[in-house]
Amino acid sequence: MDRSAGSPRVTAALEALRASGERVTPARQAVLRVIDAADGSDEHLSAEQISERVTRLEPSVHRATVYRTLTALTDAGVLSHVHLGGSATVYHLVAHPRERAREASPAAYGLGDGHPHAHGHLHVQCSICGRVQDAPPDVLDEAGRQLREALGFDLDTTHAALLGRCSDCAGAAGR
Amino acid sequence: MDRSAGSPRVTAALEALRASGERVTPARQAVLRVIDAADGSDEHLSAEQISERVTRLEPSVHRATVYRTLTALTDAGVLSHVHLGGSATVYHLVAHPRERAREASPAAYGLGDGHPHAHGHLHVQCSICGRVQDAPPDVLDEAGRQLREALGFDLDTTHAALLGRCSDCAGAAGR
DNA sequence: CTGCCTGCAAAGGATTTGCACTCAT
DNA sequence: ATGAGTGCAAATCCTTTGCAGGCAG
Repeated sequence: MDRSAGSPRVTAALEALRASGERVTPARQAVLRVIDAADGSDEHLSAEQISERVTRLEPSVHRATVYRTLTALTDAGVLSHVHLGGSATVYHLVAHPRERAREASPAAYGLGDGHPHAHGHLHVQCSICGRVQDAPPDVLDEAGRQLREALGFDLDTTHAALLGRCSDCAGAAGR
Repeated sequence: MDRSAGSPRVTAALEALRASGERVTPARQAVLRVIDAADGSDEHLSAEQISERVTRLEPSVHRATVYRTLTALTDAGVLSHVHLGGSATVYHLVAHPRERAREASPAAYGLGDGHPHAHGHLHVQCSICGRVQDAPPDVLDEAGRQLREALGFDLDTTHAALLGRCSDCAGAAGR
């Protein structure tokens, strides 16, 4: 009805969703709308925050649906999530919806996410103020190289945020 | 009574604890014992797992006490924890008990932990099997440098684990 | 002794799930 | 119409907290 909202990314995501065989519902549209808006303003929302905003946008959508939707959209490869150290998991649109999710490897440990090599961007989080910022994707290149050599470990640079202190907090509180 | 258990690290930790003005109780000893044993076998235990083993070792110790103990021991600088992406937080003994905790900066965001520059070791976690391994501490040196230059971000390399796939899983399941 | 630490139980917050119903296709 | 998706509520999981009693120092 109102695909006027204006974000080409949301539209693309909806198409990708439909292509994945998933249905396009108001709840899903609202979730995508909210995440897209946050992406635009460089915010990184947790499931709870998304649920909150979705409710504001579409009061009938239940919290549980948001959780289920986030999972569904992630499985469909439309969304991607990043684990923040110590706090929640945040979601954002995948840059190239074209990148379909692989058959989710069940991952015995419960950490599975079907995005072996998601090429999203890198995140760093301030442990003082909690702010999450994006970082140049090549920052971990060297680390990845070393880990591969030393341990044969294949580093996934986009799936977890690095912790530290942002410029503001490091300057202020930090010593 | 039985400090015979045999781990010099536990003994050292207990001393450091006492030096911190904290009391040495059976519950705390059991917690330290459990963590030390895990450290020895390169395991990384979550609060829940620790609680489980402590109960096995000292049935009277309550789960809540373990949580409180972990917090107390961390504040005392005897323990250190690492946030694993997506799953729990794991604890281990601090290498140099000498390194006392700073006055815990309350950290508005709830991520605070009073260990600005803990110089523990680096952890990497396999997102497939969940295994956590230690990595050379200098792996993130370059990344830290770049982040500081690019964003003025002060990277804390020891507080969160890096995600990826361990050699076993990368070779097997991985592509 | 005295107050820190503990056990117990109940509260909390976040995420999941069973079930019947609705709506996108 | 038909079953994927949804709303609701209850169930889990993990962690924290209030309180009264117990033990370390």
